[in-house]
Amino acid sequence: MEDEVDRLVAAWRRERPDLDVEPLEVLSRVSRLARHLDRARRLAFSEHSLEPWEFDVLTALRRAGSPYQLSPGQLLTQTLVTSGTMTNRIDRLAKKGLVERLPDPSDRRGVLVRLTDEGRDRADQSLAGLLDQERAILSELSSAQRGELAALLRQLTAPFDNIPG
Amino acid sequence: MEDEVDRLVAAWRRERPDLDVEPLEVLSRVSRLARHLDRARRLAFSEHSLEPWEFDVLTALRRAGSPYQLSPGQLLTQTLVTSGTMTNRIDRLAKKGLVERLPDPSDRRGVLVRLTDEGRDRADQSLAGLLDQERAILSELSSAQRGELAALLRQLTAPFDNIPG
DNA sequence: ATGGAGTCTCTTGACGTCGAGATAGCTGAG
DNA sequence: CTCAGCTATCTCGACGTCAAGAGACTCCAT
Repeated sequence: MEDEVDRLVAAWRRERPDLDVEPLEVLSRVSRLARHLDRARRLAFSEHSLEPWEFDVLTALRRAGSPYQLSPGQLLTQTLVTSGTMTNRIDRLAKKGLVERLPDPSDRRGVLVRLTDEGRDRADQSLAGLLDQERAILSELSSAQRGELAALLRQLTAPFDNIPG
Repeated sequence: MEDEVDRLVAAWRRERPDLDVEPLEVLSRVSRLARHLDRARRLAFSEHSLEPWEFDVLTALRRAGSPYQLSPGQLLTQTLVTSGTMTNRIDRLAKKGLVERLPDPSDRRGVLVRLTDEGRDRADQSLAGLLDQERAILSELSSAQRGELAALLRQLTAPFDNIPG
């Protein structure tokens, strides 16, 4: 089945036959798919009245395991936003009672963000919903194909995630 | 090589062994990679003093071929933004002299957005730069692997691009 | 000890996006 | 021919993000 990127690549080959646009076959699909996923997630989370950005922060803390706390800096590398954005997110989540800020006992510059009980429940509930939705999207592929796809993507993300980025 | 998603999945398996988190192996990588690509593109375009959103609009028009014009509605489906956003983008690009708005002769509700000569040059210049950058990122993969990856991604994007979405 | 480089978090202002609704024009069934 | 419903674009206010930089603290070489 054809997708929008097939049309886009065909258009470039017509307009700029001098250029090699093969990279777009992969990377434009990644960007567009991410955009579609954002929209789908926004819908899925709205049932739990959660925004995607709230989900990202709450689940990062949830994954950390008891006592469910991380520094803002650790949250940055997991969520790929800037520090100003994270300060703002923590402020808003704290105002809603889903996280709380504690002083870091071992570094007086630092802060620890801890999930409240309610925050933890919200994270657990919405994760299950998200996984259902994602399974539906991935049902286009066989189990083997999903494995291949994950492995290929890992090769592209690893350099970003390991070299500082 | 391990990436951040490997760590994320391992953490979930430890914290929520009852859940099947396999979908994250694919879709979290897609979202994170898209985010890394955004940052990389922002950097690449800053050499041409272009923002990614400007690139998206200008190249959509460039691809359309002479006379390089599309309706705002056609630009929406290519760029995956809302109509309010597109109006705003066109305003700003028009103010910079990179596009101009013309009345649609066949529908008085409608408008056509046309690339100016300068807009066309900027699109052509920045596309070449982007392709170089993307080729570097994709050099992690063999040509055959890039082909596989593109095909697998197409299977996931096609439903979004064809069923209205 | 101490000074300077480095690190961590927060502040600020500009910017871009979204969602909902308004407006104007098209279209087809009756 | 007409009017109800549809489509295309724009308006507007709320919101979230970013980049740059400030302030507080730590760490290491001297």
